[in-house]
Amino acid sequence: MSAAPLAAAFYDRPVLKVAPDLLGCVVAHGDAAGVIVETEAYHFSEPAAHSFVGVTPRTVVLHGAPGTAYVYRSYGIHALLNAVCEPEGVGAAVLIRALEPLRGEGAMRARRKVARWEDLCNGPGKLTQALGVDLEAHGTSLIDGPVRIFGRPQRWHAVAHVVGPRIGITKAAELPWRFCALGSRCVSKPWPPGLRPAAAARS
DNA sequence: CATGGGATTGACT
DNA sequence: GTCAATCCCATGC
Repeated sequence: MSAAPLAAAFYDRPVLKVAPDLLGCVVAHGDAAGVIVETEAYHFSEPAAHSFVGVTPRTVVLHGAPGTAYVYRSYGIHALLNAVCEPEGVGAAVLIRALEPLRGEGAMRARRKVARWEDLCNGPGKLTQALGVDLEAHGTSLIDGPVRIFGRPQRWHAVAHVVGPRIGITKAAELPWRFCALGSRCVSKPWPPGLRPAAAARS
């Protein structure tokens, strides 16, 4: 499998290209790691993005260097993990919405008390809890910081994906900027049209 | 200084 | 299907 984290040049591209390219890549924090199976793109030009309001103390990281982690708290409870994209100053990011557990499943289960494997990381707030990522990771590098993203392992090399509308937002909800890996049981609901979990898929 | 909203989740009817 | 929990911070007075 790929040994080196994705380089800054990977993130320094249009966010609509980076988001699907991140599917199948590996997020690692401590001893836990998972394969990305769902992402969403956000860009300063549309009102659902936090960077839409411009540079504030809250969003300064979003407008920072590509390859930086943007972590924020949602609804006062959940930490959501994003990867800053495009050249510095633009204000674009990819939200990591779901993972498939790869390593450290025992640590994940210790942090999340759920029975089913596919429930460990099938949501943006769930995967941060499972990996043990919190606001301390905000603003750190995804290349040499505590949270890193690696290239696709062999079995995910040619992962296919489907596109759908983003989830849980009230503005610009119609944009088809959500990307889900085909063949994973760990994509969060609701599944976009055309996606079936692997367990129910026909060969 | 007060207010309100949010890229969610899990528990409950 | 509905609804509350609970933190950060932008905005407005």
